[in-house]
Amino acid sequence: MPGALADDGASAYDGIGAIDDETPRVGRPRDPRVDSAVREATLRLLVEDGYQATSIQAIARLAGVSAPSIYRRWSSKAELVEEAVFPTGQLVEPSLTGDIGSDLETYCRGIVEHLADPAVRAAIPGLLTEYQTDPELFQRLVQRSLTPMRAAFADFVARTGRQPVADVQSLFDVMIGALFVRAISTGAADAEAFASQVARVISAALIAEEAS
Amino acid sequence: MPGALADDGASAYDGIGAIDDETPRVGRPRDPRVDSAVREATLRLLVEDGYQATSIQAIARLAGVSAPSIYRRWSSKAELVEEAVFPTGQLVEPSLTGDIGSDLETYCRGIVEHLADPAVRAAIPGLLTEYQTDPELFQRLVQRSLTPMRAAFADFVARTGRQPVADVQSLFDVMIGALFVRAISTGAADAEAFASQVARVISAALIAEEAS
Amino acid sequence: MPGALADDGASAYDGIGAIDDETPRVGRPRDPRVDSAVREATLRLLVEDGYQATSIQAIARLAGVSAPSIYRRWSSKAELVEEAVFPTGQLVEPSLTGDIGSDLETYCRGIVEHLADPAVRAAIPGLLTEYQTDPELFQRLVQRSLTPMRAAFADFVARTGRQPVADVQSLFDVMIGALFVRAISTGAADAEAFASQVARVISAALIAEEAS
Amino acid sequence: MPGALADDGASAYDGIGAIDDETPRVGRPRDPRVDSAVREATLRLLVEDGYQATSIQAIARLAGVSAPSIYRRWSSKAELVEEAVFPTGQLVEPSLTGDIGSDLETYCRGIVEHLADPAVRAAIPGLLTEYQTDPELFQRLVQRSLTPMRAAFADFVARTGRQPVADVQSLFDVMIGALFVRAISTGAADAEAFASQVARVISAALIAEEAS
DNA sequence: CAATAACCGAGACGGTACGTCGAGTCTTATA
DNA sequence: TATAAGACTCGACGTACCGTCTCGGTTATTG
Repeated sequence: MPGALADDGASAYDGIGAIDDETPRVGRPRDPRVDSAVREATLRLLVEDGYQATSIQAIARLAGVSAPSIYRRWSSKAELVEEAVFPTGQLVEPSLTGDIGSDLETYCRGIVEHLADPAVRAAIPGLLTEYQTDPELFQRLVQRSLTPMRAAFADFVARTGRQPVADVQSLFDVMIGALFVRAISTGAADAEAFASQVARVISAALIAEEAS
Repeated sequence: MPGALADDGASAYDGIGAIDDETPRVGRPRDPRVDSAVREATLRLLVEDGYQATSIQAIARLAGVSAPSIYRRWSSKAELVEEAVFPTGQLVEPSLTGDIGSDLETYCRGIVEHLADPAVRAAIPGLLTEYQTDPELFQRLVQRSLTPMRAAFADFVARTGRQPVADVQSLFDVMIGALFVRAISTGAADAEAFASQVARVISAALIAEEAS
Repeated sequence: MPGALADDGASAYDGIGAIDDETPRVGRPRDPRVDSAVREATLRLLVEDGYQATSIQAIARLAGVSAPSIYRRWSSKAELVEEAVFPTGQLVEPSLTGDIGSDLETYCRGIVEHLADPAVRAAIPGLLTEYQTDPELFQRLVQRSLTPMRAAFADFVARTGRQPVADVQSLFDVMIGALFVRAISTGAADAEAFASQVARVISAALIAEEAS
Repeated sequence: MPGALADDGASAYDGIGAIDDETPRVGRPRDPRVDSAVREATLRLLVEDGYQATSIQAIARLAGVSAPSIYRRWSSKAELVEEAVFPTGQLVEPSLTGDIGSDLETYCRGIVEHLADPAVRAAIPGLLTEYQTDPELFQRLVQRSLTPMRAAFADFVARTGRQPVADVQSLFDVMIGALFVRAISTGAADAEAFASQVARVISAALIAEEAS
């Protein structure tokens, strides 16, 4: 049944029997090229000019699309950027293959690699700023991205049979926070080395079960 | 006597002991009430309306001050916010009083408390966004705030006589990153509890020196 | 028949008799109420507050219109004022009905009446000032207003069969200059009396052809 | 003693040996270099940049002087420009030397020469614009410059013994208006030729007295 | 096969913020 | 005690983006 949840989540988007994802069936259908052109323009502007300069009008200009066509699809810049930067289910999961230390290192590298992506780096502070106005947006993103990661990490720790010196949620927060800040501030430079350092710290916080 | 006059004029500018803090000594002096009113208005707007809505014009309106008076003092919103939020030398330092664990806990609490301040929380994502346009600003802040903290932490670790499982700089980054993200995302709620969890993780990364 | 549609579409743009007044046929059309409100506000402010105080922002306020809406239509205050004050082809022409003296008097009265209009009076010095920066604007107005008047006057003189004591162009300049300065400086007060005095002077400069 | 004050006031303007025209005798004396520097800067800016761009601040900058130093001496830009451009008593007077036609030509040339001076040309429309706000200024200038000219012209006409076809005041207005507009609009180019044309027109308006 | 309805681009709309500049006034140190 | 310098408030400048709207015109699906 644990898989059921994932299935449900999927079905919401493209599952069998999904009748109506709120798009109308009559009238001229939306041009899918508009969607992709906008997404591409958004990513490019984010990387090249930063979040602030990535205005809706600038995106429209670069994408060769009208502003209303964008507003028809996304209700705000935050929503558009979020969707462009975190498409869906880009889940990084830890896998227990043998040595806990190297497993964690692989895991941390995966996370930092994703966060250090130039578009992601550029988008995050901007999104955080927007969340001040619309906290709901933030909750949605957390729900969508962070919650499943959190569960997967907890599962990983449980399967190691180790005893964490802090509660698992906080340990996850430490790891994510460290990687997040590093990715945002320094980017991809030396990210791998830092990821392995973080992995060591997290490792050290997982004490081997007593023999007894 | 006529020469004396000229000498006086010169000595006013570069005489021995002249403080010369780049402020002009002639003309109407700046009204210090303007400075403080602007700073207060900035903090209030940051907390109430967020970084985006904290426009220079809105600050001017709230402070009862003209926009040019603000631009005369600060070259940009980023600079003004930075100065309002990180006044100067608000250094949190770790002290080795006895138990390393509780020392670290105190330290982490101090950091998270500062970062969880509503104005700081509101300012940081906005400043990070601006740094995309003007990276120099970021370096200045890091230099001013983070570098001394980093040194103090390294010193603290050295004095504990413990051996960190990761290099000290990375350990600092892990700690700061964890506290930073928590403060930004969740604020002051349960911050103390989280700080002690972080302290435990950092503690665990400091291995007691071999007896040998 | 399917091709016909496309042809129709094309003919709508460049068919025979297409008016093609350079206005775009796509996009939301301009609200004509904005144009007229701006023009009215401009005239009113010119009369009440003078040219200097007639700022674009003041016009926008009074017209209940945004400043960008004005800049969308007119590139500068000078252009807007010029259009508001000299709408188009308000030509005053002399007519040879019988007595040259009374014809000239009627003509001069017409000119001074137009120039003494409060809005015109208020606008002219302002426009002249702007022309120092942008001489092209001045040439355009001259071309538009003065050149046809000049031609009509020359024609009038020719038809009288009289011999002017000075060349016709200079005579026109004398007449216009006199009326212009009077209208600007004194306004409509006693303008009619002055017009007839000017007519006498111009009359006296037209010598009856020798009998021979 | 009571009369002393009033006497001082009067002597300031027209008393014999008037030492001191209302400037205070105590305190730091005004630097006369400021006056001349400001006047020169004003004329230069008028010619180079036009009336609009000749702001008090620009004059202060160019003259190497502070804005308050200017306001201390002149109450407004109009007053400063007026004084700089029409220093005092630059009276052009007609003289009856023999042939009325050539006398008038000399007279007209003198007037147009003065008005066509680049600084005068640049100043006049600006001053006229300011007069909309402050009509009093205009009257003062008229009183100071035009009234004596008007009287001198009337005297000239009287001495010719000719009978003008229009009243003398209007004739003066025609002449001045014609020369004024020409000087403002065209400047010095061909001014002499135009002056002689005007002289002819005015001549023609002066009919030789009947022999009877 | 016609009617319908949502789409498309273009561009105008009212608002608002931007950062700069000029107008005059006020305050301080200096002469 | 008046001057010179510079900060002061106020408001205009012209531009950009916001999110919405009104167009003319297109393209699918429905009746």
